[in-house]
Amino acid sequence: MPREKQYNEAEVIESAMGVFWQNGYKSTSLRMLSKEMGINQFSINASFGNKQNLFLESLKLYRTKLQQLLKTFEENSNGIESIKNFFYAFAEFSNQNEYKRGCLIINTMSEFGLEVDKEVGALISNYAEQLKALFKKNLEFNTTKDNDTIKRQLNYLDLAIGGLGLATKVKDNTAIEDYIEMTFNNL
Amino acid sequence: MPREKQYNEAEVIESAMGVFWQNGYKSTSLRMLSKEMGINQFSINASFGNKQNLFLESLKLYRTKLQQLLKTFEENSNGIESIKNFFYAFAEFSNQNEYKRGCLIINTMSEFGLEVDKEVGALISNYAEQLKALFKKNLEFNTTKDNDTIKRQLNYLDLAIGGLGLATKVKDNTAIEDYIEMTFNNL
DNA sequence: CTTAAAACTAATCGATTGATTAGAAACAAA
DNA sequence: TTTGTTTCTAATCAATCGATTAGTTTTAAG
Repeated sequence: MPREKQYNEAEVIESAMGVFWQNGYKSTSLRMLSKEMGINQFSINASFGNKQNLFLESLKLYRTKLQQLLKTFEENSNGIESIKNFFYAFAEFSNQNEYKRGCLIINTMSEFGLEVDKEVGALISNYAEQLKALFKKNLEFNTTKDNDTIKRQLNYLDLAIGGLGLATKVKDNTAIEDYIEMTFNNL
Repeated sequence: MPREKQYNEAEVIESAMGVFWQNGYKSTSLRMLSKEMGINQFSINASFGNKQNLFLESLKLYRTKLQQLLKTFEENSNGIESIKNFFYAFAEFSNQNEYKRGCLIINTMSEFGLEVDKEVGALISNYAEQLKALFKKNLEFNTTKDNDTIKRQLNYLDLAIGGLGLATKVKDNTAIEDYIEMTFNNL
Protein backbone atom coordinates (compact mmCIF):
# COMPACT_ATOMS: atom_id res chain seq x y z
CA MET A 1 0.00 0.00 0.00
CA PRO A 2 2.78 2.50 0.55
CA ARG A 3 4.03 4.89 -2.02
CA GLU A 4 7.23 3.84 -3.77
CA LYS A 5 10.48 5.78 -3.51
CA GLN A 6 10.96 7.86 -6.63
CA TYR A 7 14.73 7.58 -6.48
CA ASN A 8 17.29 4.83 -6.27
CA GLU A 9 19.43 5.03 -3.14
CA ALA A 10 22.52 3.65 -4.87
CA GLU A 11 22.23 6.30 -7.57
CA VAL A 12 21.82 9.24 -5.24
CA ILE A 13 24.78 8.09 -3.12
CA GLU A 14 26.82 8.21 -6.30
CA SER A 15 25.84 11.86 -6.69
CA ALA A 16 26.53 12.61 -3.04
CA MET A 17 29.95 11.01 -3.32
CA GLY A 18 30.75 13.33 -6.22
CA VAL A 19 29.82 16.43 -4.23
CA PHE A 20 31.86 15.39 -1.19
CA TRP A 21 34.75 14.43 -3.45
CA GLN A 22 34.81 17.84 -5.06
CA ASN A 23 34.14 20.02 -2.01
CA GLY A 24 35.14 18.10 1.09
CA TYR A 25 32.88 17.40 4.06
CA LYS A 26 32.53 20.75 5.76
CA SER A 27 32.08 22.77 2.58
CA THR A 28 29.31 20.52 1.36
CA SER A 29 25.87 21.61 2.59
CA LEU A 30 22.74 19.51 2.70
CA ARG A 31 21.21 21.96 0.22
CA MET A 32 24.04 21.32 -2.26
CA LEU A 33 23.59 17.60 -1.72
CA SER A 34 19.82 17.86 -2.09
CA LYS A 35 20.21 19.66 -5.40
CA GLU A 36 22.79 17.27 -6.86
CA MET A 37 21.07 14.16 -5.57
CA GLY A 38 17.74 15.35 -6.97
CA ILE A 39 15.90 14.71 -3.70
CA ASN A 40 15.01 17.06 -0.86
CA GLN A 41 16.52 17.23 2.61
CA PHE A 42 13.72 15.26 4.13
CA SER A 43 14.43 12.35 1.80
CA ILE A 44 18.13 12.51 2.60
CA ASN A 45 17.23 12.19 6.23
CA ALA A 46 14.77 9.36 5.54
CA SER A 47 17.32 7.32 3.57
CA PHE A 48 20.60 8.16 5.29
CA GLY A 49 19.82 9.71 8.66
CA ASN A 50 22.11 12.70 8.64
CA LYS A 51 24.96 14.38 6.80
CA GLN A 52 27.67 12.49 8.65
CA ASN A 53 26.15 9.14 7.78
CA LEU A 54 25.63 10.12 4.14
CA PHE A 55 29.31 11.00 4.05
CA LEU A 56 30.18 7.62 5.48
CA GLU A 57 28.03 5.91 2.83
CA SER A 58 29.73 8.01 0.16
CA LEU A 59 33.13 6.93 1.48
CA LYS A 60 32.01 3.30 1.42
CA LEU A 61 31.00 3.67 -2.22
CA TYR A 62 34.31 5.32 -3.02
CA ARG A 63 36.05 2.49 -1.26
CA THR A 64 34.25 -0.10 -3.40
CA LYS A 65 35.44 1.73 -6.50
CA LEU A 66 39.02 1.71 -5.27
CA GLN A 67 38.54 -1.94 -4.46
CA GLN A 68 38.52 -2.69 -8.18
CA LEU A 69 41.99 -1.19 -8.45
CA LEU A 70 43.10 -3.25 -5.47
CA LYS A 71 41.65 -6.37 -7.03
CA THR A 72 43.66 -5.83 -10.22
CA PHE A 73 46.68 -5.10 -8.06
CA GLU A 74 46.18 -8.28 -6.08
CA GLU A 75 45.74 -10.42 -9.18
CA ASN A 76 48.84 -8.95 -10.75
CA SER A 77 51.32 -9.07 -7.90
CA ASN A 78 54.70 -9.76 -9.44
CA GLY A 79 56.93 -7.34 -7.58
CA ILE A 80 57.91 -3.68 -7.81
CA GLU A 81 56.52 -3.17 -11.28
CA SER A 82 53.08 -4.20 -10.03
CA ILE A 83 53.22 -1.54 -7.35
CA LYS A 84 54.17 1.03 -9.95
CA ASN A 85 51.24 -0.06 -12.11
CA PHE A 86 48.96 0.53 -9.15
CA PHE A 87 50.37 4.02 -8.66
CA TYR A 88 49.50 4.83 -12.27
CA ALA A 89 46.05 3.29 -11.98
CA PHE A 90 45.45 5.28 -8.79
CA ALA A 91 46.51 8.53 -10.46
CA GLU A 92 44.31 7.80 -13.45
CA PHE A 93 41.36 7.02 -11.20
CA SER A 94 41.80 10.32 -9.36
CA ASN A 95 41.81 12.16 -12.70
CA GLN A 96 38.85 10.32 -14.18
CA ASN A 97 37.04 13.47 -15.31
CA GLU A 98 37.71 17.13 -15.95
CA TYR A 99 37.79 17.97 -12.25
CA LYS A 100 40.88 18.05 -10.06
CA ARG A 101 39.37 16.38 -7.03
CA GLY A 102 42.26 14.28 -5.80
CA CYS A 103 41.38 11.16 -3.82
CA LEU A 104 38.35 11.30 -1.52
CA ILE A 105 40.04 9.19 1.14
CA ILE A 106 43.23 11.24 1.17
CA ASN A 107 41.23 14.47 1.02
CA THR A 108 39.38 13.27 4.11
CA MET A 109 42.63 12.42 5.90
CA SER A 110 43.86 15.92 5.15
CA GLU A 111 40.62 17.61 6.18
CA PHE A 112 40.28 15.90 9.55
CA GLY A 113 43.80 14.77 10.37
CA LEU A 114 43.82 12.68 13.54
CA GLU A 115 40.56 14.21 14.80
CA VAL A 116 38.48 12.13 12.44
CA ASP A 117 35.11 10.55 13.15
CA LYS A 118 35.48 7.03 14.52
CA GLU A 119 33.70 5.16 11.71
CA VAL A 120 35.31 7.26 9.00
CA GLY A 121 38.68 6.69 10.59
CA ALA A 122 38.08 2.97 10.72
CA LEU A 123 37.23 2.87 7.03
CA ILE A 124 40.37 4.81 6.16
CA SER A 125 42.57 2.63 8.37
CA ASN A 126 41.11 -0.52 6.90
CA TYR A 127 41.82 0.66 3.38
CA ALA A 128 45.34 1.76 4.30
CA GLU A 129 46.14 -1.57 5.90
CA GLN A 130 44.85 -3.52 2.93
CA LEU A 131 46.96 -1.42 0.61
CA LYS A 132 50.07 -1.78 2.75
CA ALA A 133 49.60 -5.56 2.79
CA LEU A 134 49.67 -5.55 -1.01
CA PHE A 135 52.73 -3.33 -1.04
CA LYS A 136 54.43 -5.71 1.38
CA LYS A 137 53.54 -8.77 -0.65
CA ASN A 138 55.11 -7.25 -3.75
CA LEU A 139 58.15 -5.89 -1.97
CA GLU A 140 58.85 -9.37 -0.63
CA PHE A 141 58.89 -10.71 -4.16
CA ASN A 142 62.56 -9.89 -4.02
CA THR A 143 63.60 -12.41 -1.36
CA THR A 144 67.02 -10.87 -0.77
CA LYS A 145 65.57 -7.93 1.17
CA ASP A 146 65.90 -7.96 4.95
CA ASN A 147 62.99 -7.06 7.20
CA ASP A 148 64.29 -3.60 7.99
CA THR A 149 64.52 -2.74 4.31
CA ILE A 150 60.98 -3.97 3.75
CA LYS A 151 59.74 -1.87 6.66
CA ARG A 152 61.42 1.29 5.39
CA GLN A 153 60.25 0.78 1.83
CA LEU A 154 56.73 0.13 3.09
CA ASN A 155 56.66 3.45 4.94
CA TYR A 156 58.08 5.08 1.85
CA LEU A 157 55.32 3.73 -0.37
CA ASP A 158 52.64 4.53 2.19
CA LEU A 159 53.62 8.18 2.34
CA ALA A 160 54.28 8.34 -1.40
CA ILE A 161 50.76 7.21 -2.29
CA GLY A 162 49.45 9.90 0.07
CA GLY A 163 51.56 12.50 -1.64
CA LEU A 164 50.31 11.26 -4.99
CA GLY A 165 46.72 11.68 -3.83
CA LEU A 166 47.40 15.27 -2.85
CA ALA A 167 49.26 15.88 -6.11
CA THR A 168 46.33 14.73 -8.24
CA LYS A 169 44.39 17.66 -6.76
CA VAL A 170 46.88 20.40 -7.56
CA LYS A 171 49.56 19.24 -10.02
CA ASP A 172 49.55 18.54 -13.74
CA ASN A 173 49.93 15.11 -15.29
CA THR A 174 53.52 15.60 -16.39
CA ALA A 175 54.64 16.34 -12.85
CA ILE A 176 52.70 13.34 -11.60
CA GLU A 177 54.26 11.02 -14.17
CA ASP A 178 57.74 12.29 -13.33
CA TYR A 179 56.97 11.73 -9.66
CA ILE A 180 55.87 8.15 -10.13
CA GLU A 181 58.81 7.28 -12.35
CA MET A 182 61.28 8.79 -9.92
CA THR A 183 59.62 7.14 -6.93
CA PHE A 184 60.33 3.73 -8.39
CA ASN A 185 63.91 4.46 -9.36
CA ASN A 186 64.81 3.64 -5.73
CA LEU A 187 63.18 0.35 -5.29
CA MET B 1 44.10 62.29 22.05
CA PRO B 2 42.91 58.90 20.89
CA ARG B 3 42.75 55.81 23.01
CA GLU B 4 45.61 53.35 22.48
CA LYS B 5 45.16 49.80 21.16
CA GLN B 6 45.35 47.37 24.04
CA TYR B 7 46.84 44.65 21.90
CA ASN B 8 49.79 44.22 19.58
CA GLU B 9 48.77 43.33 16.05
CA ALA B 10 51.84 41.17 15.42
CA GLU B 11 51.09 39.16 18.55
CA VAL B 12 47.43 38.53 17.75
CA ILE B 13 48.29 37.48 14.19
CA GLU B 14 50.55 34.87 15.73
CA SER B 15 47.55 33.52 17.64
CA ALA B 16 45.33 33.64 14.58
CA MET B 17 47.93 31.75 12.57
CA GLY B 18 47.91 29.01 15.18
CA VAL B 19 44.13 28.62 14.99
CA PHE B 20 44.10 28.49 11.19
CA TRP B 21 47.03 26.08 11.23
CA GLN B 22 45.22 23.70 13.51
CA ASN B 23 41.71 23.92 12.05
CA GLY B 24 41.96 25.12 8.48
CA TYR B 25 40.19 28.15 7.05
CA LYS B 26 36.57 27.07 6.87
CA SER B 27 36.48 25.37 10.25
CA THR B 28 37.88 28.42 11.99
CA SER B 29 35.17 30.86 13.09
CA LEU B 30 35.65 34.51 14.00
CA ARG B 31 34.49 33.63 17.51
CA MET B 32 37.28 31.04 17.85
CA LEU B 33 39.73 33.59 16.53
CA SER B 34 38.38 36.28 18.85
CA LYS B 35 38.83 34.04 21.84
CA GLU B 36 42.35 32.87 20.98
CA MET B 37 43.51 36.32 19.89
CA GLY B 38 42.15 37.86 23.07
CA ILE B 39 40.30 40.62 21.21
CA ASN B 40 36.69 40.86 20.08
CA GLN B 41 35.29 40.57 16.59
CA PHE B 42 35.05 44.31 16.19
CA SER B 43 38.76 44.68 16.83
CA ILE B 44 39.55 41.94 14.33
CA ASN B 45 37.59 43.89 11.77
CA ALA B 46 39.29 47.15 12.74
CA SER B 47 42.78 45.71 12.41
CA PHE B 48 42.40 43.20 9.59
CA GLY B 49 39.16 43.92 7.75
CA ASN B 50 37.67 40.47 7.48
CA LYS B 51 38.33 36.79 8.01
CA GLN B 52 39.81 36.25 4.55
CA ASN B 53 42.33 39.03 5.03
CA LEU B 54 43.25 37.82 8.51
CA PHE B 55 43.91 34.42 6.98
CA LEU B 56 46.12 36.04 4.36
CA GLU B 57 48.05 37.88 7.08
CA SER B 58 48.40 34.60 8.99
CA LEU B 59 49.77 32.93 5.87
CA LYS B 60 52.22 35.79 5.40
CA LEU B 61 53.45 35.29 8.95
CA TYR B 62 53.76 31.55 8.39
CA ARG B 63 55.69 32.28 5.24
CA THR B 64 58.17 34.48 7.11
CA LYS B 65 58.75 31.62 9.53
CA LEU B 66 59.41 29.20 6.69
CA GLN B 67 61.68 31.83 5.19
CA GLN B 68 64.15 31.15 7.98
CA LEU B 69 64.37 27.54 6.86
CA LEU B 70 64.83 28.68 3.26
CA LYS B 71 67.56 31.09 4.35
CA THR B 72 69.48 28.28 6.03
CA PHE B 73 68.87 26.15 2.96
CA GLU B 74 70.16 28.88 0.67
CA GLU B 75 73.26 29.50 2.74
CA ASN B 76 74.03 25.81 2.86
CA SER B 77 73.54 24.78 -0.74
CA ASN B 78 76.05 22.06 -1.45
CA GLY B 79 74.00 19.54 -3.39
CA ILE B 80 71.63 16.69 -2.62
CA GLU B 81 72.53 16.47 1.05
CA SER B 82 71.46 20.08 1.51
CA ILE B 83 68.03 19.29 0.07
CA LYS B 84 67.74 16.37 2.44
CA ASN B 85 68.64 18.60 5.35
CA PHE B 86 65.86 20.95 4.32
CA PHE B 87 63.38 18.07 4.26
CA TYR B 88 64.31 17.21 7.84
CA ALA B 89 64.12 20.86 8.91
CA PHE B 90 60.71 21.17 7.26
CA ALA B 91 59.42 18.06 9.02
CA GLU B 92 60.76 19.30 12.35
CA PHE B 93 59.15 22.70 11.83
CA SER B 94 55.78 21.07 11.10
CA ASN B 95 56.07 19.08 14.34
CA GLN B 96 57.25 21.96 16.49
CA ASN B 97 54.75 21.30 19.27
CA GLU B 98 52.47 18.57 20.53
CA TYR B 99 49.91 19.14 17.79
CA LYS B 100 49.82 17.33 14.46
CA ARG B 101 49.00 20.33 12.31
CA GLY B 102 51.02 19.60 9.20
CA CYS B 103 52.13 22.58 7.12
CA LEU B 104 49.76 25.55 6.90
CA ILE B 105 50.63 26.19 3.25
CA ILE B 106 50.13 22.58 2.19
CA ASN B 107 46.99 22.32 4.31
CA THR B 108 45.67 25.33 2.41
CA MET B 109 46.56 23.80 -0.95
CA SER B 110 44.66 20.69 0.06
CA GLU B 111 41.67 22.59 1.42
CA PHE B 112 41.14 24.81 -1.62
CA GLY B 113 42.84 22.93 -4.44
CA LEU B 114 42.85 25.00 -7.61
CA GLU B 115 39.85 27.07 -6.49
CA VAL B 116 41.94 29.14 -4.13
CA ASP B 117 41.62 32.84 -3.45
CA LYS B 118 43.78 34.89 -5.79
CA GLU B 119 46.04 36.48 -3.19
CA VAL B 120 46.39 33.27 -1.20
CA GLY B 121 47.22 31.40 -4.39
CA ALA B 122 49.85 33.98 -5.31
CA LEU B 123 51.53 33.60 -1.92
CA ILE B 124 51.58 29.83 -2.26
CA SER B 125 52.91 29.95 -5.81
CA ASN B 126 55.59 32.42 -4.83
CA TYR B 127 56.75 30.16 -2.01
CA ALA B 128 56.67 27.08 -4.22
CA GLU B 129 58.72 28.77 -6.93
CA GLN B 130 61.31 29.96 -4.46
CA LEU B 131 61.63 26.48 -3.05
CA LYS B 132 61.91 24.89 -6.48
CA ALA B 133 64.66 27.34 -7.40
CA LEU B 134 66.63 26.17 -4.39
CA PHE B 135 66.00 22.53 -5.27
CA LYS B 136 67.22 23.24 -8.80
CA LYS B 137 70.33 25.02 -7.62
CA ASN B 138 71.30 22.04 -5.48
CA LEU B 139 70.41 19.45 -8.09
CA GLU B 140 72.67 21.23 -10.56
CA PHE B 141 75.55 20.89 -8.14
CA ASN B 142 76.15 17.61 -9.92
CA THR B 143 77.11 18.99 -13.33
CA THR B 144 76.83 15.67 -15.10
CA LYS B 145 73.02 15.74 -15.04
CA ASP B 146 71.22 16.63 -18.25
CA ASN B 147 68.29 19.07 -18.27
CA ASP B 148 65.67 16.38 -18.57
CA THR B 149 66.96 14.61 -15.48
CA ILE B 150 66.96 17.89 -13.57
CA LYS B 151 63.37 18.57 -14.63
CA ARG B 152 62.18 15.13 -13.56
CA GLN B 153 63.99 15.27 -10.24
CA LEU B 154 62.58 18.73 -9.63
CA ASN B 155 59.01 17.51 -10.09
CA TYR B 156 59.85 14.59 -7.85
CA LEU B 157 61.07 16.82 -5.04
CA ASP B 158 58.17 19.25 -5.49
CA LEU B 159 55.61 16.50 -5.03
CA ALA B 160 57.63 14.79 -2.31
CA ILE B 161 57.73 17.90 -0.11
CA GLY B 162 53.95 18.16 -0.54
CA GLY B 163 53.56 14.55 0.53
CA LEU B 164 55.81 15.22 3.49
CA GLY B 165 53.61 18.14 4.52
CA LEU B 166 50.55 15.92 4.47
CA ALA B 167 52.42 13.15 6.30
CA THR B 168 53.37 15.45 9.19
CA LYS B 169 49.64 15.79 9.86
CA VAL B 170 48.81 12.09 10.05
CA LYS B 171 51.93 9.90 10.29
CA ASP B 172 54.38 9.20 13.07
CA ASN B 173 57.99 10.32 13.12
CA THR B 174 59.45 6.92 12.28
CA ALA B 175 57.45 6.71 9.06
CA ILE B 176 58.47 10.25 8.18
CA GLU B 177 62.13 9.54 8.75
CA ASP B 178 61.95 6.37 6.65
CA TYR B 179 60.22 8.37 3.93
CA ILE B 180 62.88 11.07 3.81
CA GLU B 181 65.73 8.58 3.83
CA MET B 182 64.17 6.53 1.04
CA THR B 183 63.35 9.64 -0.99
CA PHE B 184 67.00 10.54 -1.20
CA ASN B 185 68.19 7.07 -2.05
CA ASN B 186 67.27 7.86 -5.69
CA LEU B 187 69.02 11.11 -6.20
C1' DC C 1 -14.37 3.42 -3.75
C1' DT C 2 -12.19 3.60 0.98
C1' DT C 3 -8.28 3.49 3.78
C1' DA C 4 -3.75 3.16 5.72
C1' DA C 5 1.02 3.59 5.10
C1' DA C 6 4.88 5.66 3.15
C1' DA C 7 7.08 9.36 0.30
C1' DC C 8 6.61 13.62 -1.19
C1' DT C 9 6.81 19.23 -1.00
C1' DA C 10 7.58 23.26 1.30
C1' DA C 11 8.19 25.76 5.22
C1' DT C 12 10.53 26.44 9.29
C1' DC C 13 13.14 25.28 13.58
C1' DG C 14 17.18 26.83 16.71
C1' DA C 15 22.08 27.40 16.23
C1' DT C 16 25.92 29.36 14.15
C1' DT C 17 28.19 31.98 10.61
C1' DG C 18 30.74 36.56 9.10
C1' DA C 19 30.00 41.09 9.71
C1' DT C 20 28.22 45.38 11.76
C1' DT C 21 26.16 48.70 14.96
C1' DA C 22 25.25 51.60 19.09
C1' DG C 23 27.01 53.37 22.88
C1' DA C 24 30.34 53.42 26.81
C1' DA C 25 35.22 54.05 28.10
C1' DA C 26 39.83 55.80 27.55
C1' DC C 27 43.03 59.40 26.75
C1' DA C 28 45.72 63.38 25.35
C1' DA C 29 45.51 67.99 23.35
C1' DA C 30 43.41 72.42 24.16
C1' DT D 1 37.77 70.39 32.72
C1' DT D 2 36.34 70.23 28.24
C1' DT D 3 36.67 68.30 23.79
C1' DG D 4 37.54 65.22 19.99
C1' DT D 5 39.13 61.00 18.44
C1' DT D 6 39.76 56.22 18.83
C1' DT D 7 39.13 51.75 21.08
C1' DC D 8 36.46 49.09 23.61
C1' DT D 9 32.17 45.98 25.00
C1' DA D 10 28.07 43.92 24.00
C1' DA D 11 24.35 43.26 21.24
C1' DT D 12 22.56 42.26 16.93
C1' DC D 13 22.19 41.95 11.82
C1' DA D 14 20.91 38.90 7.65
C1' DA D 15 22.40 34.59 5.75
C1' DT D 16 23.18 29.97 6.06
C1' DC D 17 23.78 25.71 8.54
C1' DG D 18 21.84 20.74 9.76
C1' DA D 19 17.73 18.99 10.98
C1' DT D 20 12.72 18.65 11.49
C1' DT D 21 7.78 19.46 11.02
C1' DA D 22 3.13 19.85 9.02
C1' DG D 23 0.46 18.72 5.55
C1' DT D 24 -0.28 16.87 0.73
C1' DT D 25 0.18 13.23 -2.71
C1' DT D 26 0.83 8.69 -4.20
C1' DT D 27 -0.02 3.87 -3.99
C1' DA D 28 -1.98 -0.68 -3.39
C1' DA D 29 -4.43 -3.68 -0.23
C1' DG D 30 -9.11 -4.46 1.43
